[in-house]
Amino acid sequence: MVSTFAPQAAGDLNFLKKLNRSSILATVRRYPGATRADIASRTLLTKATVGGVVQALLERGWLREGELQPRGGGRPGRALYLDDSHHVLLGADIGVRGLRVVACTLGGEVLLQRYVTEPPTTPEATAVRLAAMLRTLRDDPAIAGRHCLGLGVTVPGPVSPVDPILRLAPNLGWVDVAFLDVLREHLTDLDGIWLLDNEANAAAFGEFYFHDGIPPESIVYISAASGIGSGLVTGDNFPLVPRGGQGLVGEIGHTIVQPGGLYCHCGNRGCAETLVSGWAIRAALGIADDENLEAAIVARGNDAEVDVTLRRAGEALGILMLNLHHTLNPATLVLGGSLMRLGERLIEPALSYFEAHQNDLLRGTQRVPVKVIHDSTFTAARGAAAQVMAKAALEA
Amino acid sequence: MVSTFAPQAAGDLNFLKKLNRSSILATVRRYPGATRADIASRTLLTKATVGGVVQALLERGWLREGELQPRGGGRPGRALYLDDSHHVLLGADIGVRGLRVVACTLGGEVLLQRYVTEPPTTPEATAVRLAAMLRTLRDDPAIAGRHCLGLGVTVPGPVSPVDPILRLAPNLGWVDVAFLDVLREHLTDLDGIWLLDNEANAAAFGEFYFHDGIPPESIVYISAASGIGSGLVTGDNFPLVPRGGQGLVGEIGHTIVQPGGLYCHCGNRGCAETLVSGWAIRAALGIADDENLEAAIVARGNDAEVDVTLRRAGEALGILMLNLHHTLNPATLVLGGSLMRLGERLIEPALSYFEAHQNDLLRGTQRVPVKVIHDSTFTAARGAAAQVMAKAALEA
DNA sequence: CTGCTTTAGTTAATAGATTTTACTAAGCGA
DNA sequence: TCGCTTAGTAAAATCTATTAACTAAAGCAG
Repeated sequence: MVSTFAPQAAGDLNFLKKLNRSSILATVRRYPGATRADIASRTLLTKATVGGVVQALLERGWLREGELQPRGGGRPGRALYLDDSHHVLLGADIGVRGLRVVACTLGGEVLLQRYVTEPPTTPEATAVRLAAMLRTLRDDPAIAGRHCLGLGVTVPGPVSPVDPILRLAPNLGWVDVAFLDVLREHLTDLDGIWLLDNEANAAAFGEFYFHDGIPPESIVYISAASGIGSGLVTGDNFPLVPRGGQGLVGEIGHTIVQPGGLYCHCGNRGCAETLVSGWAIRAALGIADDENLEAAIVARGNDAEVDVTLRRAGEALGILMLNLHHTLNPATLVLGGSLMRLGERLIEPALSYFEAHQNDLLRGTQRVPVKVIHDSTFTAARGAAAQVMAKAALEA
Repeated sequence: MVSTFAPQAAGDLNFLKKLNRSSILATVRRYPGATRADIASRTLLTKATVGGVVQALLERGWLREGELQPRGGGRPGRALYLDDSHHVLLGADIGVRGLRVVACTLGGEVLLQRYVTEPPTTPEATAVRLAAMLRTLRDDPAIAGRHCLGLGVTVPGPVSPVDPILRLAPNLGWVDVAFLDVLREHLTDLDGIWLLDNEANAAAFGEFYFHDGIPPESIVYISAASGIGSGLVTGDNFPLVPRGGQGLVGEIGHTIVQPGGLYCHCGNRGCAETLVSGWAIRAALGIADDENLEAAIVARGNDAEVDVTLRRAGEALGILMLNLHHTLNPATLVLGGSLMRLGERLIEPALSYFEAHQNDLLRGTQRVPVKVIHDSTFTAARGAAAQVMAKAALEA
């Protein structure tokens, strides 16, 4: 399990301070308007410690004070909020069908967003295009005076757990690309933290980190688009993203769901992606790569062939959800990715399959809630921004 | 991801000390004979800090000094080893076909072991039997003078991530059993740490914790016995065992591998357990529950039906391995459980299926090593003992 | 209005852990 | 024997959190 921190030394006093700072920030993020006393009781730190850290965070523009919060009887406490006015986080998402960038606040509010449709090209050309988009964003008057904490970039494929290198993105045609290095050549004047991660990991991180209220014990985000992948996040006040030995955690598109089934581009047979993925649905329905999938399907109306294809894909998605339930057992499942735009004909079979089977193992237990993000255009990019913030919180 | 520690407060100085103590112990465990200077350079702590902690561990009987280690030129350092003479760790494994207990040293060496075959019975009766076995063990002259650090118990089913409660063990017929409470009534005079965990989790923990040399980034242990489950462990010098929202992490026996396949006792169809598990093989070959599976199969010789059944089961196991590779992506896979005793007719198809398909996603990457434990009778019990040690290291 | 009680937050002193610095110990080679 | 190098220890310094004492602010009773 690769943690987001783990710099060099683990046991120095500085590490302790980082931990407590992250913990205090997490509390304010989850309970906006919390007072110093609230934080102290939640984190189990003393009033004095909390007071000191909060003071420092106020001075650095990470927190701001709000109104007085009357508490029964005694002196009211001062509400604390994340300061959404001094900093900005940048996130970028390199998708198979386009590029997306966002600028957001410490609270996860998206200030600016931009999306261009573009077929896959070389890392070089993509970097040029992305650099231009990011410059436009950063120079926008809406975020002009803000201090940029850094940039997170997501890609549709596994990233090495040790270096920021994209190992493979079949739908992009990229292999072993150190994309941040390429990008930096075209974006020399953007400093702060630079991160590269898999798209589903980043999305999962964002859903967890910017969760309203107390987040669940763990979240799995399933990204169903041209390919299919998932990301897992857990951790109390410091979210961890397991990546595994080679960065393949969550590459569920290539789990075998139908032994002896159709051939997958990975060479195996019966991978989940042969049943639920943009390319599988296109192949089944004869929709060309340069056509818009959603539009093409809408155009076909209530065609029975479409119905069957989407229902089958949905059921395969339900199987994937069930298998994740029995392998990673997240406390919450989130469904996202462009396929969600295909609507209920795909989603309903997935949900009902999962609903019908999830509880057969532990009868009577609480159900696993499923959240569907119907438009997840900027989810991954925002998640990448969240990762930047988590990392910056340790350093600042 | 539930960590093994996480007591109440996270950010006090005491926590730091625990972390460093664990880190230093982990270094000695991995590099027997390391000197204080070696430890300092590996843990990035200073000589002074290491010296102090080592001193304390020597006094408490956790470490012992060995011979001088000449280092090029300068003064030789003093070798350090885990002290195997003062403490003892107890581990117990409640299996579907019997009870196993072990007593082992801080280094993971098994001092005593005991195994009784016994069909499933009630928690109460099992506790009585197990308590007697543990008392026999503890009173054995071989470990008489030692201080017992505690007891770890494993069970064949998911354990709640928050309380030491066995949620469900279908092959035992147990539901929601707080087994430690039951056991304590019959074993009142054994103090120290008491732990309850799933059998595969404990086995995985043990393989990781007592690993010779530097352990891999992560380990998944697949336990193939009456049922089939898996355990995952990761973490640098402090191993973490993810359990998920409900303790179902690694319940891979109920992942769907063959949609529309045979009915499983869990109510779903095509679960992995319908293909690779003691009960599935018995059902396919008509072997009764009270017969010894291995003996019955040996008795049938080279029967073609047996061959086909074992080959099919092996291939399903290979699929499970591949799916775990693409979901948890462990750096090492360990195969254990009583089914391993059925030999190559089962194991070979699994390994070759996995070998043939694992690298199709990231071509040219290092392969994932697979370790087969042919006799894993005491693996889980020893793993439970390892968990006791890890916990005790934080407290002592 | 005053005084009492309660809760919030700050400040100074204390305790505990690591690091820094200086020093001693011990081996090797010229 | 001297010089060099590495190992380990001891005392002082530094940093962090806690403890304890105190101030601040509100509600309530009289």
